[in-house]
Amino acid sequence: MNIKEVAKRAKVSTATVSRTINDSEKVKPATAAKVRKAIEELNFFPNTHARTLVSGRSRILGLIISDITNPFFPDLVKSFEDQAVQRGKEVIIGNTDYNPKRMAGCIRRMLERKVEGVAIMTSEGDPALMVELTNRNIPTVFMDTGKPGPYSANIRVDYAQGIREAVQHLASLNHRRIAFITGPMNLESARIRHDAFVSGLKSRGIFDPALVEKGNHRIEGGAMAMRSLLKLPHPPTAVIASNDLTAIGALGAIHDVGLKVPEDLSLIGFDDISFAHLTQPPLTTVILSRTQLAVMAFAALDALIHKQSDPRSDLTIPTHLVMRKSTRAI
Amino acid sequence: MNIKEVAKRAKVSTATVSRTINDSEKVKPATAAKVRKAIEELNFFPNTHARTLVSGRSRILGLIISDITNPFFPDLVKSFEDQAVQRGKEVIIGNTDYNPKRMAGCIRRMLERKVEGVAIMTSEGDPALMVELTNRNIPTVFMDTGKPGPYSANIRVDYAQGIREAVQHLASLNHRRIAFITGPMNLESARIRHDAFVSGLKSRGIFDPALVEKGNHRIEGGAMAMRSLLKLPHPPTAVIASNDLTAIGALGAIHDVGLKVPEDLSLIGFDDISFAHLTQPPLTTVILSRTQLAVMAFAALDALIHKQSDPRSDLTIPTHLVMRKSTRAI
DNA sequence: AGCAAATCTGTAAACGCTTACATTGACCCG
DNA sequence: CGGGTCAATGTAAGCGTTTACAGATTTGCT
Repeated sequence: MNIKEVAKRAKVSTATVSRTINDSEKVKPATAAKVRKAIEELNFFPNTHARTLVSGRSRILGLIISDITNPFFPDLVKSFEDQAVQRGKEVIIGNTDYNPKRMAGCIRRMLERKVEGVAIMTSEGDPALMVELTNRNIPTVFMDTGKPGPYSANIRVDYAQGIREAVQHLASLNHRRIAFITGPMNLESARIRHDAFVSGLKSRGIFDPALVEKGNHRIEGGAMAMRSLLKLPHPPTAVIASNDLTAIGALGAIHDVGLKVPEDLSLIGFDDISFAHLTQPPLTTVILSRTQLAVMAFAALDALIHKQSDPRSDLTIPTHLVMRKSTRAI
Repeated sequence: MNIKEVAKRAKVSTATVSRTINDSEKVKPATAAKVRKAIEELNFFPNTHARTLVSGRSRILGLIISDITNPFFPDLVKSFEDQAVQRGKEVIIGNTDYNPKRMAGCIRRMLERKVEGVAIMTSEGDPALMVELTNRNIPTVFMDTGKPGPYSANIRVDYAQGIREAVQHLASLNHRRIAFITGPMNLESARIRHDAFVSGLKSRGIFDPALVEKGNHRIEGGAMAMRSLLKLPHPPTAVIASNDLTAIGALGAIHDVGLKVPEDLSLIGFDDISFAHLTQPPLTTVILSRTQLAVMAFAALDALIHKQSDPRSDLTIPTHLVMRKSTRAI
């Protein structure tokens, strides 16, 4: 089943069939109708590989993430795919598993499939590997780790804003001993959150370095850090965690010693992963909208692909505190 | 950059380059080395679209799921993709959003991209839509909803086993008033769980129809059903939920009335989604291994594609109880 | 050495589309 | 009514591979 058979049945040339499929405006409506009827009757689907080969446009986008099982990503993937499918594009997904070797594999796959552009939504991107992409002038969109250029855009996440709001919220609840559990400090995005926390407390004159504990953006890290915090001679009355998993770990540790949130301790997370409102109590956290991120990444990529990139456009994703039940005044 | 340039640089014909790329055994090692060197130097990647066009093998598989943001699916997707990438295949994912129209769109996309096979891992599959696939003899693997055939395999999930183990566990803990919160009863898989529950209790002579409450496999449904159960003149001492989200909803409702799990009420979920061990207390539930499911689905699909389908092979995924902290003897 | 068989390599025709260019015919106007 | 314009359609050349088939080279044997 191919375009030739359609052409034969509609009694036109293959060129006309092709033009009809591509909604070319230079096909007479009557002819187009004939062609469409034939397509319908034969149940014909154009072969995208042939289309790609000759036209040079694959209608495929790459999306590289760390790990689809990390609850941060499914929303992002879904929104990105929705956008793409609406525009008749396909998405191929690469999981790096935080592993540069796999990242290289992902990029290779994207290159072989001739993607029109790639969105790299991992925060641990290795610049050395991106060279393959930029060398070939393949449009790329990064999250936090890129530099804008003719074939590249960077989306900044305003982590600091969410942290400022969290600090403000706790301060207004009369908390003075506020702790922070960090993420892996080699991550730019984790450092920004940490720094925003420190400067927020310092500006209020209530910063105590003993109340900053290292985590790893995972549950165990949060639990471990929280245990240290609880053992302090002068423990905190509130804790901000660098992400939600960390907060969930902390929550477990707090429960384990028989304390309650928010009665004994206030707790704030970051990211608003889907489980965040399922904890007991529902977690007050900072929303980082993955939908918004996906929409913006897609739009930026699309603009880059069609060379309509507008360098003036502001590519910043805001973050905001969302209050649930894990904080309380003292 | 194409095979011709590689051929020129290696001073061989394009056929030899092609054979080298495809690891044909009829190319002299010395020649192959020359070619590989040229490929390396030119940083050449074969164009998969051209390969697909001429060879007829796209090396693409389709994976249709309900919704990647449903916590059941990310593990499944990841394992499936891992398998595929290891074998040099690409995966394109379709989210149906439980919507037949979108399902049709997914299938169309798969057809256009000339997938070699499709794994349909939604339990709400619409047989009418599968015709497009089966008509074209495209191998398909289903979960629960398919019929085995020359181009089709079906993977059965043994839901009943997990439910039996859950009932057995509660019975051995001396529970006699055991409730069940169902899923949407139009889903075959939900009915199987329900039926296994009923027959388990009946065989022990402790079945009470008043203790079966309708849910919808979502959190609110679980919460609502649990509230009804708690209002009963003679409430249950244990509850089995048709899936984990239902159990999480129930857990919230139990907490809301000031009761505690497992002290006042034992609770068991189903699926073992990643959040299940993060609840307070960690949820005793039934594991349905998505990894195993993905591996089996991929293997079945691969066998179908290479016509090595072995009709004797048993395509059943077991389910088993995993005990955590949400059950206790009375 | 000479020849058949076996092994390796090259030539060129597809694969199913898109698109530049050519052709056709309808229409308009001096 | 001849010729120019324009719209609609057709012709055919590719896109980058794979793979029959043919041709070349090596090997094994007598």
